[in-house]
Amino acid sequence: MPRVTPEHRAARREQILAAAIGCVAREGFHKTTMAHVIEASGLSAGAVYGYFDGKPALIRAIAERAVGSLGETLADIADGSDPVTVPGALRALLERVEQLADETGGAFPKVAVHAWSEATRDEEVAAVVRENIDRVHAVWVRVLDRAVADGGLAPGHDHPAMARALLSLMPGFLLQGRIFGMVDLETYLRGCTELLGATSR
Amino acid sequence: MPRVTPEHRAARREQILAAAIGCVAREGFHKTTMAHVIEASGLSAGAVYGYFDGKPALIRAIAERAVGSLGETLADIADGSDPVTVPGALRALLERVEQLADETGGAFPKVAVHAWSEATRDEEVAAVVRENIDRVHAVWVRVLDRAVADGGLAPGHDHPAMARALLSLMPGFLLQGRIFGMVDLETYLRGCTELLGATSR
Amino acid sequence: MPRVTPEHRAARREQILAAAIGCVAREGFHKTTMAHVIEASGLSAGAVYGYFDGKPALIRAIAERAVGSLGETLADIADGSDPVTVPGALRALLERVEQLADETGGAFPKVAVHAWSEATRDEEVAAVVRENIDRVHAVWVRVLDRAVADGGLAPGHDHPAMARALLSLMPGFLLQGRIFGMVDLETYLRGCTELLGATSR
Amino acid sequence: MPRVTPEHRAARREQILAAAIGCVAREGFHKTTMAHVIEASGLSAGAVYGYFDGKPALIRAIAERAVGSLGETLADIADGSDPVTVPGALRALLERVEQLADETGGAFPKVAVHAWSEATRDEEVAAVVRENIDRVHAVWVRVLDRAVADGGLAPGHDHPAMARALLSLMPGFLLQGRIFGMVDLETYLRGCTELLGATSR
DNA sequence: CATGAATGAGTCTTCATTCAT
DNA sequence: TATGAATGAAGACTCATTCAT
Repeated sequence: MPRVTPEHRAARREQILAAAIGCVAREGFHKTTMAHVIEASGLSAGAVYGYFDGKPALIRAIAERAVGSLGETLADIADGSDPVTVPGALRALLERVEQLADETGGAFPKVAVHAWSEATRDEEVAAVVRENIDRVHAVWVRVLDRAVADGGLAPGHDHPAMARALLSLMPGFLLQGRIFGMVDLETYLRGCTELLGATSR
Repeated sequence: MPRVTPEHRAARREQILAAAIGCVAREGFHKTTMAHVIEASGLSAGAVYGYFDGKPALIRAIAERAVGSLGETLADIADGSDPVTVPGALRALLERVEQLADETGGAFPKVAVHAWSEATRDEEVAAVVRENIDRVHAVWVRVLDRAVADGGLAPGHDHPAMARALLSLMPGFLLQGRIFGMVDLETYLRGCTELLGATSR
Repeated sequence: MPRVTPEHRAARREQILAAAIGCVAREGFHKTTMAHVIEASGLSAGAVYGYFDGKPALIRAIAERAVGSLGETLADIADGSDPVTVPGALRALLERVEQLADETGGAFPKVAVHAWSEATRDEEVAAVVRENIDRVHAVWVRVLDRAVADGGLAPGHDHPAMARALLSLMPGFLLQGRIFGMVDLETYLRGCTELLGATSR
Repeated sequence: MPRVTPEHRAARREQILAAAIGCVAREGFHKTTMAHVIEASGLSAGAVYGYFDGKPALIRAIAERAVGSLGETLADIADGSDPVTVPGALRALLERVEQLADETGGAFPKVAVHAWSEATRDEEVAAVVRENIDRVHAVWVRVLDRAVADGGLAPGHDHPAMARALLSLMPGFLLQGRIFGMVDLETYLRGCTELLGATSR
């Protein structure tokens, strides 16, 4: 006989997760203490441990949230009915990045970078990040396939390899654009688009 | 009259730094303890603190080493006498990345990612990373200028913006190629080159 | 809804403080380690740090306790209804010193001396000691005023200056009587009384 | 065949001692590190250890110096040919205290207090302090004897007990006058003199 | 004798986690 | 379930002392 509804549990988890994401954005995974999270969540130590098995579990949940938020947007483009172009898909993806960053008060890009870093030492985090990259890679391949079908791209290319290069444009924007504030979205998109169109030996 | 030469001091610093880089590659900055570094360096606690003011100072030295190792290669290309092409410069840069990764037993890419992560919370590390990005960006702009002069690239583009996109290709390769082992250098370079040559609207 | 009452908190603080005073009496402020205090208090490191912010805070609390225990007795004499004499007031004060020393197993005089010593380097401890001296000085002035009013002392003296000399008799007894065991209370009081009564040019 | 003269050795010891006294005045015995002393002395670690057996030995030498500087002045008065009065002797003693304090840049009173504090835990320091107190006490007794002989003091008093009270006036002045700056020499002397002359029941 | 780099036990403090209430 | 006081192992850093040069 559960005294609390599943909705209540989910809301509590969300409350803790949101607080923890804020902390991690500020201090990184390993400089964020459980005491910080407990304080920020407004709950008690016991409560937090009632919803997450411990700090590693919390880290994994945060990492999952941070890197698992992107695939859908690109998938919508790749599978939508409008003609597909690479610059168009890139714009949609990076606008989503901007939106996520703004919605989380700037936390999302920082937590994503922390997740990459943590992936080098925690195999479970690595699996989460890897899975997300694979998903986005697959969608980029579909975007390229559609672009050929829609006539915006010449056929005969190695789409999986090209998708790797395209995939790089997102972390590159996260770092240069959102972490270091060196470039804004429109300039970055213009640079990407001009680069794609340039004939370069 | 010092009994130890400045060379000896430098060698000791290097010994500590190398040990610390190995530790950080394995565990990240904040899961690496000073005890780990001390153990790995083969020196005593006091000795390590004689060469570095404390953990933050050590972290900054590691970050500097990790991100400060790239600009020269690209600069050599941009300023050399051979005709400059974007794919050629990219190959040179990424081959240098591979070489650094191999020379450090795979530590370099991981430490670089940790440095990006740390840059979000330590302003001094941020300055180091930012400076390095700026330097590489400037070189990419020179590469693009030279490519136009050498006839390999149409004029009239926004080179600084394009350089931002080109800059993204390196961290993207670090993550997908060296951290996650999803793509090898040749495939990645082919993907990049095909993407650059493709006319894409 | 706190599970522990404020009384419980106060009792714990007292427990730690008492243990720490014992340690400091034996070893002084800076040869007393937090580990000593933790061991003597019977609590854990974390618990002690939950009640005191750190070693400096503990030192200040100890100093406050050690030097803040004297003023009341003398004030009672100065403001009581019985005729006031200087020797009487002095006896009351030094008997209180003896009582405090005995109650604390000899700790009080030693901790007081450590507090004077610490006052030369910690401005907060200095403030505590200074405040206590000022309080006792003020009471001595009142004692002298009352002694004149009660006819036991000739008028026309510089009471604040005399109070400085009277104030010296307490630390002098602490050192000679309680720290070094060179003189007992009755002998010391007799010496003081004879000195006061002597006409001395 | 000593390569250095005894004078050279003595000068070196003095150099170290003076540096150490400055350090101890600032930080107390146990917050003064050997590194501080080494730095302040301008010598090397090895040199300092060549002249003092270790920190405890240095502490004892400092304590000895700090508390062993007073007896002579008072002895000169007690044994001189001028008529002896208690206020006169007290003035001579406290003027000597002032002079020592000034000569040492204010270090002497602070180091003296640190020595009392240290005497509660180091039996060797205690012996040094005790011996000095005994010496000064003996001189005060002689002063009182002479004062009676010279007609300035009524006979029949318990001179050893009175000497205890008189002895207290010096540490009291050190604390109130020199450590806490609450009273100047002339005011303090006036207070002492008025107190001695007052008929007090 | 003098030097000062090196040592390593010891110090203060933190923090993930538990459990009595 | 919820609380938050308590735990104690582990962390960063210090410092008295030594000894090869």
